[in-house]
Amino acid sequence: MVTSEQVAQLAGVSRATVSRVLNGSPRISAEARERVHAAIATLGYEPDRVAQSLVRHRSHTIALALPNDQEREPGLNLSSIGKTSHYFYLDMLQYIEREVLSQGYDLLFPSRPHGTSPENYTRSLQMRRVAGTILLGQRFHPPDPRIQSLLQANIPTVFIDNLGQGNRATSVKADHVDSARQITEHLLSLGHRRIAILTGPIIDLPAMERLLGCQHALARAGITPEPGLIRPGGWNIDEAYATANVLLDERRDFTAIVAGSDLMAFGILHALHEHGLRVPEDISLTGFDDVELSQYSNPSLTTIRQDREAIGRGAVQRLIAMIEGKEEEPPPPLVVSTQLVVRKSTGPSSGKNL
Amino acid sequence: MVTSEQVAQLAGVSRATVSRVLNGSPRISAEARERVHAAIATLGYEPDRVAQSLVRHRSHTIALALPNDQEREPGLNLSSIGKTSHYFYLDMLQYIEREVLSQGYDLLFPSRPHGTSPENYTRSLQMRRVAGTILLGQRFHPPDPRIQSLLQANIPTVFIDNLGQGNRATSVKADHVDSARQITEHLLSLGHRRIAILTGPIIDLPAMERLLGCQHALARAGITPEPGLIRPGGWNIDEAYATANVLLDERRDFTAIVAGSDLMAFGILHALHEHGLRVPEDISLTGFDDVELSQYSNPSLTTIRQDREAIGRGAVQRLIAMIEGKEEEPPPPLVVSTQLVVRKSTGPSSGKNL
DNA sequence: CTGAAAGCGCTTACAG
DNA sequence: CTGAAAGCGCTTACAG
Repeated sequence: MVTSEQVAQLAGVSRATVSRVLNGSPRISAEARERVHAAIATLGYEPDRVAQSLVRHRSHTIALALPNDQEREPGLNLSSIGKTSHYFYLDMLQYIEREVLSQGYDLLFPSRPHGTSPENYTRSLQMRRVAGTILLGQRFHPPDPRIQSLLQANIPTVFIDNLGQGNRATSVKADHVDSARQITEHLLSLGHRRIAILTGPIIDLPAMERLLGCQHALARAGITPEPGLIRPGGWNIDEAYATANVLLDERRDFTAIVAGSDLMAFGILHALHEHGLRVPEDISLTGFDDVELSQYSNPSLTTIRQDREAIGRGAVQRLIAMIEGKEEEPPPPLVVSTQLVVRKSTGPSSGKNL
Repeated sequence: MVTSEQVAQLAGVSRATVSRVLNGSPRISAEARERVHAAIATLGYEPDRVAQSLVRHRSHTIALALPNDQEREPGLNLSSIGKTSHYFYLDMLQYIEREVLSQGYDLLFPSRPHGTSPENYTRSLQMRRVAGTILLGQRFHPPDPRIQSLLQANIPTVFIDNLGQGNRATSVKADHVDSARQITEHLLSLGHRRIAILTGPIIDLPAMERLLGCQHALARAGITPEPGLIRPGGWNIDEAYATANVLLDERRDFTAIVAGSDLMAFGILHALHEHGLRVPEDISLTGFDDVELSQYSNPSLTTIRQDREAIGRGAVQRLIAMIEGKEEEPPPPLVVSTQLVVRKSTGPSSGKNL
């Protein structure tokens, strides 16, 4: 392995000078700089990241934590994001990764040794010299003690799709409230008046905000939403399928369904097919997120496009600003606007019950 | 931060003894062991991973590299896995992560500084003291110079869905050949004789092996596959959609389509719908992989289930065996068997052209 | 502008 | 069985 010592020898300088050249110290003679760079090039030297982390007390590593079914597996990792409910976040992951790497940081999924006490969780991140943390997804509720511990330790943190506050914390998310307003007004403009709303778990921020947006839009149109048409459920496709079946067996006095996400919409679409209902002739259906698949369902899905790239990159940029910046205040939260995408799953209301 | 020095003081021993207790050295008195453990517990000590990595010349970190469209972005990262073509690998990622973490390792997506020369790529992994590497996906062809460099550096490596050889390398994949045999024989048993095959890029191992399996099964049934019915294309849903449109506009002398993956099947299904063809009444359609969505398409998809968990965990276990083991030989390649899942997208052949 | 020296927090021969 | 010392590869006051 090539070390800075060897570079120093070849360049005829000390290790300190090599280090200064590498770290862009201002007070270096042009000549020394050149010789060091030449030596680096001929030897193919790259600084040892581990040694750097040890002495700098900070690595160039950003940890990613993800929501998780705490009952079954109390970690913060990918385990639950692999489920259909989280395809959207997996899509976003690529933008996060790309931005992290392009800024010269590594992206880490940290393991959690020694049980899962909140202090242990934070300590394990500190022992990895993690520069900052991104918490992706909705399952981090304020009372989560691990998150509390993280915030108290002043590790720079960005929440995506959740509210996060702290001296070194901020958040990034889509404008879910407004997105729900858009999709509801689209249905209203098609003449729909009785609209069923199958939301995700209302404890999750995006589900709650979307429900709020729907209700705002309905209220503005002078419609009082009927409680029996609002059905909260899981984000998973199979849960949405089950909820839709229950609803359809119970009542049919509605002409449109607002699903809590695209994946939920796919499950609902399957239930509608099985009940012999045609979309959009008999009933209109909408999603949220605009996953790539939504333009290939049959019929293609009217939905809301979230700007994954703006959210993912914005989160990373804010995190690195906190890591490298000297400002006292964390950056303000970022709320990214959304866009209605009209496809073939919505049409004029027949005005009649199913 | 709590250091081993503080533990040593509280326990009334030296740092060396603390280290020996932690690393399970055999020659330690029971008394010292107890005192050290007590001190660790009261102080909440956890060893500094970075310092450990520096002195051990190896971290507890496993790097994950993914295929990538080399033309556009010559890295080995998530960027392309976020596309629909790779939902299957994203699903597998969770099992890889879970096994890595449960073994006490971290999972790393390493950044690639200083351009992308093969030597630089390997060097950057070495500078992170990476313990081993998992290469996930089909886009690593033997000539890839980065992979060559990696293998020469003797960094333990496991290839998933690709052939990898080396002193410290092995591979894990599903039995694609046999899976294609199963799905083809299923169609043959339904009376289909003229079967179109829309494969992924044949340069990718799974696509090639699946095509091979189809041809074997057809040959055994005495059917000579017609070249014009074999259409290689991209893994992406939109590419499969386009390929299907071209095929359907050109000819219709077939009664079934074998798609190269579930996602490709979704694109093809959309094209069939648009052409007014019913599945499975007019035409049968099959996929590969059994992504969760495939039971919710309309109709639900007959496909091949790959055991993501066996593949993901098997890869990690083999990698760690190479990292920690003293054997000279790398573990033999693992080929995981697959299972036919019959749903509603396949039915008896009408025997007639479309 | 530059070098010698101390130090980051561990582990591991070496002695005893 | 255990401690003192050296060393992993870097960075950074400190002096000059």
